[in-house]
Amino acid sequence: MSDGFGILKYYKEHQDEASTLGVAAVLSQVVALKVNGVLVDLSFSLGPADTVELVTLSSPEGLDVMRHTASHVMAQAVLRLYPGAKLGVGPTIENGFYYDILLEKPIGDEDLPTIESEMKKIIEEKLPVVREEMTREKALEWCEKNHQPFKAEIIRDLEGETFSFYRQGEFVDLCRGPHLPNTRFLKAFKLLHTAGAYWRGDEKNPMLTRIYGTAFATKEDLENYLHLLEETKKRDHRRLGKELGLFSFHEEGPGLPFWKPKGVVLKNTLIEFMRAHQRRLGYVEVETPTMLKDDLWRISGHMENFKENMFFLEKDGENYAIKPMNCPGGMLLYKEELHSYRELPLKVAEFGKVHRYERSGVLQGLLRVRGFTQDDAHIFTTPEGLKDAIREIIELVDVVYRTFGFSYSTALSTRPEKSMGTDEQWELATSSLKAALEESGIAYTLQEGEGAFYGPKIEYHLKDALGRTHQCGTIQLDMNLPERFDLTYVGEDGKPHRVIMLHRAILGSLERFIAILIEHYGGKFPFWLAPVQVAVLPVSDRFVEYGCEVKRALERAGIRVTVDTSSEKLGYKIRQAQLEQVPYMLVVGEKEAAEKKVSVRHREEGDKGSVSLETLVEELKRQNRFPGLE
RNA sequence: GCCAACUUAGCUCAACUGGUAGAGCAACUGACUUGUAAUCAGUAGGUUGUGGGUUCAAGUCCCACAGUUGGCUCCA
Repeated sequence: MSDGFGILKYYKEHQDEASTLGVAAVLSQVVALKVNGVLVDLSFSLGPADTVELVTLSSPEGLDVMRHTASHVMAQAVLRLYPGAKLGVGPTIENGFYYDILLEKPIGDEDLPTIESEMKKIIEEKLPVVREEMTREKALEWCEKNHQPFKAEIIRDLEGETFSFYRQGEFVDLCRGPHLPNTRFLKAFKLLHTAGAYWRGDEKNPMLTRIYGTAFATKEDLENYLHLLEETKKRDHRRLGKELGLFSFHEEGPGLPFWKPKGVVLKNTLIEFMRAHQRRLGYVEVETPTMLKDDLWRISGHMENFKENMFFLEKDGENYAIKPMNCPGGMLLYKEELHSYRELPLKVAEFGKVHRYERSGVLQGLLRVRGFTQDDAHIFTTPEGLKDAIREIIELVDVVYRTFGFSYSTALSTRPEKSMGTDEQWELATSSLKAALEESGIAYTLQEGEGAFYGPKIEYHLKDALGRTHQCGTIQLDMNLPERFDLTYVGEDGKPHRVIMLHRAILGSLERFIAILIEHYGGKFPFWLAPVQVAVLPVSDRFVEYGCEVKRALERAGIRVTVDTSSEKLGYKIRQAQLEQVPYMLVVGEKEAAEKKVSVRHREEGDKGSVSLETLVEELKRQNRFPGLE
């Protein structure tokens, strides 16, 4: 290295490690360089004026370099095992890497161990990874000679006249790099699963086999990651939904969930929670029909733009469509009567059940279904009232998400190239959304040109306890439907004006939101939301009667409670209630019955001693109130 | 829809290269009357997702259908 600066800087940052581990140990962690801010191989030749940073395995960039090399090693192993394989692309992704490969004979997950052991051999061989450059002509020649048509396609689509290739042993791959110095640097990796993937994501193209894998700097990191995957699996809402008796699916209704009594409690409690918040803000609530004649969907534009996702039926020669959205029905209601500017903003909520055809392959538990309930609302406002109307929604979303302990990020999407409406309309719409966000003190990212053709929108991405993000809430300004349905209000001047309409959903799809909640809480719902809040556990048959008395007292206070009347021992009853994640267990026996008391056990805090029934009822009533309403 | 895999008792899963389906939990019955995460014993439960085929013989092999799972633009 011609420049000592980077090394100095590195040592300054890693002084402690260097003294305890020794110089070699620290240097051996270096896998790449960053020269003038650009990531390059260790073999990069430096100039005198270059600023150099060392990239180690412990940095995100270093890990990325390693995963990239891992994908090459995997491709090499596949080529050794299955000669004639054609390589697609092999990028790194958030938690690992993949490679898309066209194989003469398809392989499955059971072939992964074979590939893994071949990869281990390649690592043992300690093959140096060498960068080579080729001209366009040479590169295409190489593709031809090595029967790599996909690589040739990539080169043809790329700009520039020289292309870098990386060689390790007999394996060469077109790649931007950088890579590990040699294959031995790859320490902890695992192949996870295979899947089909269209070449360049286009279903008109051939289907390649995608092999997913991951790699980490140390064995421990890899173990931790695999452990996290296990944990995630345990929290899977499909598994917990079955175990906790919340919902089910049947062959007869793909993508159409059946809600069981406990699941209905969850769903209804969420709806009541939203209602309570909306009522405070002066919302009204409506219900529009599940199916309406297709004339309506022609006016709304859905027949033009959403037909592929709709279900239809025919009766008496009339065509009906099952609603995929609630808005067109809401438009008819608005149009029924004249509206004065004095009654705006008009906030109309609908917990509407909608159905959308989703391709069979994309259905996924409650996360992707064909029938779901939205916490929808349409807000009709004057231009003057727009900003405040938006701000009110932003604040409501904040309260709702914080109730569940979700952190979230927001994005504002602005006018796309293809759009309707005038410049003035878009200007008012976009600046109102911006101003509302800023006044609320909410940070947001700008997605230029990502808005809908009919208006700009705010999207919410919430982050769950496992660090995954989900898109749920959205606030959309719609200039299209008021136009199509000719929605107006009577202004101060006595003349009709075009009304401004906002769509807004906070939970989005209740089904999806519940799936997220189940995984977020791992089935341990907060008290106010738990399907069963209290389990009364008589110590023996003799105290069942008193147990039932306790149950009735709690029921009268609006608490969801069960009594375990089985003739099992107390330990067994506790276990059952714990497995069901019931927040409170009330043990009742001789002492309790005599003194009108209960012994309280909390699902996480354990035995909390005994209190009088009266005190407990008051306490639980307090805990049962909807959060965020004070 | 496409690629791959899976579908066995209510649930979770067994059954070697084809030889006639088994366990735990749950349910039911009985005994025990229980004090903070599983009391004991017994009983019952299956046209192996559906339909077809190969075979002396199919849970196992082949085909079709259904459902489920992992994926299907994070561009060398």
